[in-house]
Amino acid sequence: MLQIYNTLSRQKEYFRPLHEGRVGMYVCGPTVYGDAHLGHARPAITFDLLFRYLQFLGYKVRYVRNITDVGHLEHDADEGEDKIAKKARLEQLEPMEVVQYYTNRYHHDMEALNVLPPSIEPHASGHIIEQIAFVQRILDHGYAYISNGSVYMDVEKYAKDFPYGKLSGRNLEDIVTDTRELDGQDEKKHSYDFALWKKAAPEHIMHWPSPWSEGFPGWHMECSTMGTKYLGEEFDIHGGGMDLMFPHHEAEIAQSCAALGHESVHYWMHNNMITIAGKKMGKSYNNFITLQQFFNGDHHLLTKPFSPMTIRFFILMAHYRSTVDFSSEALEAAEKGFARLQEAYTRLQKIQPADKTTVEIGDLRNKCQDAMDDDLNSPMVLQALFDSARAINTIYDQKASISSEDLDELRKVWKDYAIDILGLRLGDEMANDKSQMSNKMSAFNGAVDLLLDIRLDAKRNKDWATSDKIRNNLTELGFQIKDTKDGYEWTL
RNA sequence: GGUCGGUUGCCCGAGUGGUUAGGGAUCGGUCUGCAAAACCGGGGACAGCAGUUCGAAUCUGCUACCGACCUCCA
Repeated sequence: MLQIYNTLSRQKEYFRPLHEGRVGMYVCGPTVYGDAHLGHARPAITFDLLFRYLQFLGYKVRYVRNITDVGHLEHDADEGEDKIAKKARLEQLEPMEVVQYYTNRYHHDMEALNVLPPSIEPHASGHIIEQIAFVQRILDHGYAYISNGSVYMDVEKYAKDFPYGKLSGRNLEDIVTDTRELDGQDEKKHSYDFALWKKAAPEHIMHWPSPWSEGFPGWHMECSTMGTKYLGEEFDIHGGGMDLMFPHHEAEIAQSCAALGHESVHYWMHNNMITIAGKKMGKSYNNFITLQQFFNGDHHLLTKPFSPMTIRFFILMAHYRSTVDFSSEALEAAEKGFARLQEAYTRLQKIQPADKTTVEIGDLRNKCQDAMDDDLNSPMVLQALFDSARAINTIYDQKASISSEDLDELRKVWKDYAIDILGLRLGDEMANDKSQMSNKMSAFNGAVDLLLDIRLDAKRNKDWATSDKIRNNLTELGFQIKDTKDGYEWTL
């Protein structure tokens, strides 16, 4: 049975959905004012893994991942400028052009990583009315106050009735003493009060009418609003990066409790950070490498380009609650490991069954399931698959055999866990879609086969010069030639 | 300063109180015209100190170092 680590209780808990057979999950998506970097891939892949596994288990899952396209201020002050508005000003674009541009690019990158699209991808800007209503509810319940056209959460009042800080393990006293003095906070009662609605400064481009002022919703409002709109006042899972735990998720809890009188989320899940030289990779450190840069190798820390599947594999090699330290060296190791897995999968499709199984194929399916049930332990799943790869290679080398039933089961486990759950594209699309292969492609394949047939003849005649010339020249062109017992294999 | 987490072999990274993680690299062997791939095998580890225990990398305490959050951040 699936166990997931709940940040609220700081331990693994058995997952029991609110409604039999159905799961609602909400994950904090990107703020679309720049290209997605490796750090963005982590939650996307982590919760994609969860999404896929829940579906595999038979749940009907509604997965909501938002697009933040309004409301994140650069500074916590009146003069603060919206990130998207700033980008729009700098690039002389409509804010919505910026939003659309980076949203498209985000989708493109996610597709490359084989991250499934969520069920609903709501935009903050498309839910202003709902957010205003949400703020109004908090006001009605007395947990917020209006100041100079802005609405602020009255954290002190709230903390008297609800445990503020329970998610991140803070108490109000700590926050009082530790919050820095920032400018432009005069209109707040306390520095730890946070904005629910912000009055727009005259030069602010993005603003909407509200009962309180022409302005925009506070930073944390969209998730509370859209989560409950699409998943209900209570739902199962809320995910996001650890760096969002405080203040973002803490504020979400406070908003929900203040508006609804109870919490919304049952299981809070947080993925850890990707580090680079031990430091968190992030916008604020300006040490990030975008996914596009990985894909085309265009960064001084990268020795070469890395395929999206190498990136996905690299992230899955570590458990989602551990930090992962990026380095080009680590990625190269991941690339080779992934190639090994791919190779085994390709061979698995070619294996011919025999009368009986003479190799230990073990309880692969159980191992994979146990690993996934244990808080999505993808490294353990991969370990099991690698063990299985060894067995597959042995069979492929005809040093062992496998029965028809065992082979079917083995193929099914790989399909279920490697392809469907881990979401690895193991590159058999060509083999499976022969019918859809273009004429050009099949002509090309035929030409390469022809060359290697000639080489095979040369080898039989012990004409090593011709044989090596063909192989070396093809290798130079990027082909990988492997001799087999009585033939050859090639890949590009 | 507060809260939380980490420290595993050459590198990346799992893990359980007693039994091989896995991947990469490396070394040796098998196979091969050579190569590649594959297979077999080897070496190499749990930050330090103290404690609990028959037994601890795994539990407890202390120390050192690193990091995250406390401001936007995935």
